[in-house]
Amino acid sequence: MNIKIAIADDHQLFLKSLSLLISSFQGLTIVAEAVNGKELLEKIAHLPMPPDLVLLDVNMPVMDGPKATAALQKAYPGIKLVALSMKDNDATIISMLKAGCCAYLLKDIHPADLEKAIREINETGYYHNDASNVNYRRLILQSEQSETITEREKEFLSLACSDLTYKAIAQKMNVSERTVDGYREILFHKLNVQSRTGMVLEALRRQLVSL
Amino acid sequence: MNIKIAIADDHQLFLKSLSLLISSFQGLTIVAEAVNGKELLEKIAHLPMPPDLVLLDVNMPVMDGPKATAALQKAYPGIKLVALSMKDNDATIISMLKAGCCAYLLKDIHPADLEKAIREINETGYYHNDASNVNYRRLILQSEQSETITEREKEFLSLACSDLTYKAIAQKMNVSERTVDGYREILFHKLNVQSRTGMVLEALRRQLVSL
DNA sequence: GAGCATACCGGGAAAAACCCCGGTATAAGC
DNA sequence: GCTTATACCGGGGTTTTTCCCGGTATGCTC
Repeated sequence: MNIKIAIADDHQLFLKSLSLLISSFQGLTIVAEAVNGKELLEKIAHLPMPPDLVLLDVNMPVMDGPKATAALQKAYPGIKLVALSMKDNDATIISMLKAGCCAYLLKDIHPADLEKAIREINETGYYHNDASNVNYRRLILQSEQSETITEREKEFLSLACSDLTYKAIAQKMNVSERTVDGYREILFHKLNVQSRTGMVLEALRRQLVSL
Repeated sequence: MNIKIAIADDHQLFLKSLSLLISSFQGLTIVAEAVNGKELLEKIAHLPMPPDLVLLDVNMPVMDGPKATAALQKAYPGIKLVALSMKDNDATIISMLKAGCCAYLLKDIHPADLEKAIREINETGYYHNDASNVNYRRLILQSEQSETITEREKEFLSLACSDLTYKAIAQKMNVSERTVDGYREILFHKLNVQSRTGMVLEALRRQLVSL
């Protein structure tokens, strides 16, 4: 019985290449390819049978990794979800694991290890790369005590990562200057910084925004 | 006559996948794979014949894209060098083109386009993706007139990428506040920004500082 | 020694950022 | 009905940043 696999990655070249690579492994079949979460959900919906396992990139346009993970988890609880990312920073890993991924693989994994990981996840439901295993508990703990950032705050954060003044940001967000002042205050506290520059840098480090 | 291709990319999974994909194209052969520039140079040196074309990732450890490009350009002037990156920001593209690349491809290129691009570059020595073509001249112009940044300015820039006030930076650099004000002024002009936040972001984009 | 680049410095003023005080309205959950 | 959370707002203040004016000293090149 072949293991049915779906892949989502916004880089077409990587998507097609990886698809070819996985197809070359005995007993692994690619049943869907997508360049974002939305397309993935649509393609899976049109399949006669859902895949056994989904490889998901974290950073995608339209519907990113965590959102796609959550949607898939809800629609097809049986599918094993595997995050596949270049980034090994804590925040990214946490967001995917919290959303319901059962494993987190890095893109610099060796093809042979990927094959091994896919088979292991398909059978047991989880995979432990020796190195990452150790840190999982710490990550979960950290995520529980870490502050949450609301949508509106994220919006402010994106706008703050620019040459715009708070006044201009207030106009763009259609709120008073006092209100963005409030966002600033609360984010300074949540990110543990004391200047806009520090806030921008911390937001970049936590990948709440990108360059 | 097969086109001999070498690839360098620090993500093993991508490297092997892409290698497989390219090998599947008629008349294209992979003669070397490497996870960084240094390894690539070593592997090429051991080949009976150098490759016709090299696909180079921009961001790699040990020896990055621009450095590898320059080294290859010097050692094997006949090889066509092609940058392959996820980033489409000006600074990255400029650094690769200046180092001697004849084309810059993005990783979200479609496999069929990649094949077309490889064949075209191998024959003509260049490739013009319609979209990017338009901007090349602007980029070259921009790079030629781009300002140089002195050591002291770089030092200031690093310190400015923090929660420190200019006053604190002045103390750390052992100069008066007025002096750091001067650095700020000149860097605002050189980076074409009008706030400290903008300066920090631009410095990160140009990789003058890192997170 | 003239011209130029680099590094450095003083003072003043306007704008932006930062930091408090206070408040309302709405929706979700017990 | 009460708490909790989110989104929003007004007015006051200080500090920092930003943007001007001006200047000196050193070293390098032609």
